[in-house]
Amino acid sequence: MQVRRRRNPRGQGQRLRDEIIEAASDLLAETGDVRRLSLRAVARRVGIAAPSVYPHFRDLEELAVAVTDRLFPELEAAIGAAARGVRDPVGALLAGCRAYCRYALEHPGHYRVLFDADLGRRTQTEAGRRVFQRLTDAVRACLATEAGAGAEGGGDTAAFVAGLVWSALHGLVMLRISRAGFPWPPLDRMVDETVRRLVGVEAGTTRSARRP
Amino acid sequence: MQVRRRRNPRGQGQRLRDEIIEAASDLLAETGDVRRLSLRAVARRVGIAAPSVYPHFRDLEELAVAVTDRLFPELEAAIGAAARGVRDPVGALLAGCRAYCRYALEHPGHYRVLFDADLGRRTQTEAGRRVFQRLTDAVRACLATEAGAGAEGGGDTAAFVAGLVWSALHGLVMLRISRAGFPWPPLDRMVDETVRRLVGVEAGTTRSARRP
DNA sequence: TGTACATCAGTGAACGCGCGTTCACTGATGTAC
DNA sequence: TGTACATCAGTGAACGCGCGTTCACTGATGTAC
Repeated sequence: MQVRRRRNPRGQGQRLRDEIIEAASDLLAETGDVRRLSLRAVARRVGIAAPSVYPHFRDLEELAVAVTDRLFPELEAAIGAAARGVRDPVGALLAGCRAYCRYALEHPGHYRVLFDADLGRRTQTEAGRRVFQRLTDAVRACLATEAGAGAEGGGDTAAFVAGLVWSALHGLVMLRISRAGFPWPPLDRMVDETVRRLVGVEAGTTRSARRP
Repeated sequence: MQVRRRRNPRGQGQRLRDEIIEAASDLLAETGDVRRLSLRAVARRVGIAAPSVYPHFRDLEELAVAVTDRLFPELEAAIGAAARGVRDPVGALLAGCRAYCRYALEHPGHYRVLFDADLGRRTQTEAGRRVFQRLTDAVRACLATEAGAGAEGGGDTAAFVAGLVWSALHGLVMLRISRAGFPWPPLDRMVDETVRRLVGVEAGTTRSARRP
């Protein structure tokens, strides 16, 4: 029994659309599961009648896509912001990886939605590719400067190593999300060690030199 | 409209119990999601009326636990069988890790169920701990023999590295499950490289020496 | 300036569906006498 | 050997619930004249 909502003025139907996306996003953050998103629950949270969703979204899937279309850019932005000021390649890579994991653990529901098996082949593949490309570039920069250690060089080595890194980070956060009770070591320590070992750069050379 | 099933003889109610677990297991293998398991769907698959489940399981959760209680030992067995004949520590570790990942990708639904966030704090924690302990031991054996490379030694280093390895393997398989369309390199190659780099053992020293 | 009307955001009742759970029951199997 | 009866595996109808979707509607806002 909601108080009847104040109608939006003409031509402002967009506002309700945004409110619906926001509500669906909140619900997905709580459940982390697109398949448990319900149109009626969304409507309830917005404070509207269930059929009022239809003028804005043809069905639940379209709504879910609208939500997830906002999520990947969010993740991208979080990574970008963390790595932006860092000049040394290893520091930049580590900063980006830490930011990736921090985002995932601060928004576990959204992160799980992003990597939902059923949504895998949707628009996100595009944004996902972009994130992967950036990671590959960051890895390549490390392999180029620190030519020693385990870096063999070569054309697609960076892409291969980036695949290892992404997989490992994904597991790091997913396992922490599903096994929250386990006595995990500090996140950043696990991230740093994982990335350093996988990429083959020594510890101590980093020091995260930020611009003035 | 099933043909009415032939009743089990007296004292053989256990048989139906097993059939129910089997059906639930199949359904979970398909969806990979405990929350989408439905009592009526299970009953339908077994070919019984929905209420016939109650004498055997108090509710869906008890049934789900009965299923997952069988899964972790399966995974354990797969790992054990793969590593059993291998004498050299690195070969044993790699064989176990490969088996772990192979099991996950051959039973993606079951694997996802095992690591379901909501079931995390149930009986599986026990079996999970056992698997983790074995992994830690395998890692320790590698660090002990191959004292060179990146192995710093120390008391809980093995547990820490084992945590890195498990996380990385988990991500490796989860990402492959949810991004099946991505052009992944061969699984074993990614597993080997990930484990070798995380543990700090060189490639080429392995050769997987099996017993005669 | 006033009024009739079109537009458009949103409603409320109703539908059929699958679900978990309850209840009284059925009917084959085994056992006591 | 025969019969009455207890046991027990499983049934079928019914319930209330939340769901997605449909339909005809309401009523405020803006516009044409």
